[in-house]
Amino acid sequence: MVETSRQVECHLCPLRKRPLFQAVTDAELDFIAGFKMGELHCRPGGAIYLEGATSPHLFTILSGWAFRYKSLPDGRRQILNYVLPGDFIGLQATLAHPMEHGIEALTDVRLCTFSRDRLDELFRHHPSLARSLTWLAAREERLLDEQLLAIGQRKSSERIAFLLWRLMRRARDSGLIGEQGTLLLPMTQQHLSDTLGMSLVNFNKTLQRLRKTKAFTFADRRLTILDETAMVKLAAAEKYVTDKRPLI
Amino acid sequence: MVETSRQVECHLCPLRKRPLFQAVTDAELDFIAGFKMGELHCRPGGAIYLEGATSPHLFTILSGWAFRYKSLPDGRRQILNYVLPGDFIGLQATLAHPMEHGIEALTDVRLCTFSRDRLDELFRHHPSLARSLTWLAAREERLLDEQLLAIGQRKSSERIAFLLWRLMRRARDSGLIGEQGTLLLPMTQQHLSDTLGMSLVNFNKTLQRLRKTKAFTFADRRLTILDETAMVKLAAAEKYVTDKRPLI
DNA sequence: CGCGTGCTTGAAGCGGGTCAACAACAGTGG
DNA sequence: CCACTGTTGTTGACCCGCTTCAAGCACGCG
Repeated sequence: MVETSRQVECHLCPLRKRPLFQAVTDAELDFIAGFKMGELHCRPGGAIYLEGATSPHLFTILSGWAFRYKSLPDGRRQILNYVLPGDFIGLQATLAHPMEHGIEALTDVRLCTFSRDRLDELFRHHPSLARSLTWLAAREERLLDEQLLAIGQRKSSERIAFLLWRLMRRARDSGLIGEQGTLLLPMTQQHLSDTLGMSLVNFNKTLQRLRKTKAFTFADRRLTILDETAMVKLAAAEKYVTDKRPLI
Repeated sequence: MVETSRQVECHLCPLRKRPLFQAVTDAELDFIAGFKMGELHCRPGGAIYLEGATSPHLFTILSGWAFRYKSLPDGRRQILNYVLPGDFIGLQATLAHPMEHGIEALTDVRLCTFSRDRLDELFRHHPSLARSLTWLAAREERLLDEQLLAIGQRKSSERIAFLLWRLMRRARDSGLIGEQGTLLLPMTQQHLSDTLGMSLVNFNKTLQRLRKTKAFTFADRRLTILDETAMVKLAAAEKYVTDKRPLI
């Protein structure tokens, strides 16, 4: 990870313009701008957090993709969730305790860094931001609940359809989708199968079967949803609405 | 669920005496006492939250066991986590949105109720409690991370050993263990297998095999860990430490 | 006594895991 | 320029683990 000079002024933050994010007051924005220490840059494959290590930083993803993971002593790895621009990470660890999960970059990732020490100040002087932090933690919890339901109860074809659908939704909400409604996914099938708790081989074979439904196309890492209703059905899921969320 | 008259005065809360929980200042305790609206009582099998419904309340479990779950449109159910005394629930939903998961009582459960409306006040005037709320949300996230790793990567015998071990740890930390180190688990094998994403039959058969290791005994819902080191090994896990946590 | 619930065990079949081989492609270095 | 190598995707073959179906047992309760 490389420290870079301060680049994006919070008041001009391109993320904040997106309709996905809630408006903040000027005072809050001023505080955030002061809270921000600088930026980091991380190359694909680089570690943003190391499992079991401590880090004095909190981050907001400015751009790029990463994933949270956790592994067993013998090396088996579970990808817990993907991290997209606007996501806030690092809340889980207090300074005393090491991270219980790792975060690894999938693409070039730019991160806003914040000091854990100044978190106190945020809670004391900016209750609405504190509330936003709690909101973000609760949101991550929701995502994990869903993932748990998927892995525990869905069969493999449903899991794959569910994952691709959710990735598309999140990416679209974050404004990452190109003109044709096509999403370029930065992860390999190995990543995806580690996310769903299934073997790479089974992932690929089940994917082939799913392709025949024509509900989506997914080749060369380019995902397009052709029929969202069919996709939701394949995933044994229900439609849901995206609501605005805080950005810190 | 039955509304009962105010019974436990927060200043005399029996939970708070437990070494598991962090100390609070008098001012904080006063606020909590005012924040508390009353108590509810829930019989075994009763719904504390209904999946997809809204509720104006937040709760802290005073006594008893419950579980969080989420289900698929066709009825398959995943138990996400168990809820023990001292756990704070309900943060996930804002008033606008329905609960995405349900919570059901396993035993008689006594709950302290709080009004969601007054959450603002908590964030504005008691930053340390706000911080505690965030801490609790992050803790739930950690538990879910672990559960996800277990279901996604562990094989069935490891999953069972892991679940029994973790339940014992949590119950011991909460002071629920009798003299002999024996824990009376209120859930059926069906619940346990729904937690681990495996069939009841496979759960039972794998359990039989595990019993032969003599690392624990588990009959009549009474669980005793005989050899914790062996248990941790069976679970493909690593020892970990329990730290003090906030109680609201 | 009869019924319901939860635990246990056997038998059968399939889903998914592991092993293995190959194709397509990008990057490297001689 | 091209052989060499590593990564990613794809497919076939085999077999074990898990799910499903089914039946029996123990227990508590009306």
